[in-house]
Amino acid sequence: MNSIDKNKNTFALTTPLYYVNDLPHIGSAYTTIAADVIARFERQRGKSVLLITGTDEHGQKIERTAAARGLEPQAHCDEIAAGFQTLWQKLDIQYDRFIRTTAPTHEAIVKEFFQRVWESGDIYLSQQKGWYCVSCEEFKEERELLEGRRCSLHPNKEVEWRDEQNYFFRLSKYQSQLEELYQTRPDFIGPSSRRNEVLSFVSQGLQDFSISRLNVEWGFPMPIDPSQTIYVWFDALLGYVTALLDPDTEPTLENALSKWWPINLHLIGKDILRFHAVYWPAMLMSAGVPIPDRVFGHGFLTMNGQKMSKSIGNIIDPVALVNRYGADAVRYYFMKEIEFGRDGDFNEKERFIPILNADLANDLGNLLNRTLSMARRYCGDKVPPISGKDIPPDNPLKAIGSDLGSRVAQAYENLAFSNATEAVLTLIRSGNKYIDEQAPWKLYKQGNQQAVEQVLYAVLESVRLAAYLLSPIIPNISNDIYQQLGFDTNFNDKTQINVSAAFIIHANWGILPNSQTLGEPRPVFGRLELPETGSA
RNA sequence: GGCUCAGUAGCUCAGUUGGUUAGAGCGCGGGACUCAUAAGCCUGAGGUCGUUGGUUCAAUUCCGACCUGAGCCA
Repeated sequence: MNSIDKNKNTFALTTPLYYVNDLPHIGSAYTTIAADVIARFERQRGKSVLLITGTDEHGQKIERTAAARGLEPQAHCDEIAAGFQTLWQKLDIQYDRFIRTTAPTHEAIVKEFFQRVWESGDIYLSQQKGWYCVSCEEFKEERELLEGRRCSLHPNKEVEWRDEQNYFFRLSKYQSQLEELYQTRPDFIGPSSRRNEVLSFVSQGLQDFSISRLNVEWGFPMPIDPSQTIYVWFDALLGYVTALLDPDTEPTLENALSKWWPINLHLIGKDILRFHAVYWPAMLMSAGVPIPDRVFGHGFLTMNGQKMSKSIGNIIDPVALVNRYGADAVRYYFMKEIEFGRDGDFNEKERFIPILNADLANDLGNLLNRTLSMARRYCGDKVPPISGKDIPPDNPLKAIGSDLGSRVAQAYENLAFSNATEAVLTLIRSGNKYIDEQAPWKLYKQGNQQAVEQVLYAVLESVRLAAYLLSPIIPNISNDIYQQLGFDTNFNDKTQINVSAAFIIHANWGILPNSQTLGEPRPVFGRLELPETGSA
């Protein structure tokens, strides 16, 4: 992070701008959940956060998909973009900007950026011949095609022969500058296995790539040659810049880059790493714009160990999943059970339901429930009249809780969501163990009121801290827990959360105020049952 | 073919500079308790740490070869 100003109080991050050829799939949801978790975490720490998501809407593939549906391209895009927004709402994604590359402001940004690259002398006209996969929107080498001239990524579509004059971007010119970037900023690409791949790719020598297309109507015309349209990727990447414009400001690069640039984190799937880690920085270098801090390519999801594909018919519909289990359950599973950066599996019966029941219902939810019941029965309506300072440092929960906040923060910073979750679970599990060891129900019968209060306070406070540290992942459950502990905090209030529950206070163990009135014990996460039908 | 990553208990994974009986969660067997969402706690079984050479007093941990799986090579 050498060149990164750690004191900067803003944090801008992006999901990919999702291609609107189809409704959102589970992979898009996965990326977006992770981005939202980071955004929520940074907001709690008091940063000004801008979470950018949106849709990439141009290109021949969209043109054809719309035509096949008998729709105008824009009508098709409107419908799919709305589908993304609906899903993000269901998943409690708090994005700040939803940029659509068909926005009028975007065209102005793309033109101005193009102009800069043009003036750098990095655009030239040349002949392009080869097999083109419309689904990838890319030229393919003969040797990478399957039998019958089919793209390996889209085996049911034949590639098309193209022989046309296109404008090219001088990527080759930036080879050494890119290599220097990777050297001086080792964290620019993550995880490190992906970084290695990029390094090896770049070291083989970079070739210029075409940034215009002939005979594609659905795109921005080339400023210097309106007979061609701008290549969809060139256009799409710049969506990250357009998204930075405040509403009602003049769409200029200067305005767009003034507050939030450079982006702190581009979160993407591993499939589009090359565009973000190679093409994108080169384009920015050409235009004289600083490079973002970090690009992280996470892994793919499999379904019961198998690659998901439409032809196999094992696609997870994210909307159906959230409708059935709720946002927190889905968010928790993906963040806890899948190591971010690596591929991970979704198995509803063997992992999804058992893990959620064990962690959220049995361990966390039940711990609150049993402790709250005792507290109300043995100590009245209020938090036991103890303060965190009264509890000795060798109390097992205090010992774990005292540096948990900083450890979890470190994990979130490293995008190690499963580590963050695991660390919090250690406290929760210790809470259950501690209760059984101390047996406050016995202490109460023995009339040892002081011990009862101390035990219950320590456990309630541990549940609170767990809820706080997990709130970026499970905001609704955390809300319920906080409410039952007598707070009126709302973890979904993104403008207030850094004030109402500031990290520097709430991430510590021992801050539960004993003046607070406890709420009714109600399960915060009901045990899940496997649906009767339709599960695999 | 070149390169990257992974291969540790039935399953998902920890194991940060090589060092006593290799860990966790889930699942499975047994037990004690009763505050609780039939949850929680204790306890047991279960691993030649992919295979094979080598370095070392000592390797899951370092080096080589090989096998298996995933991925990158425009």
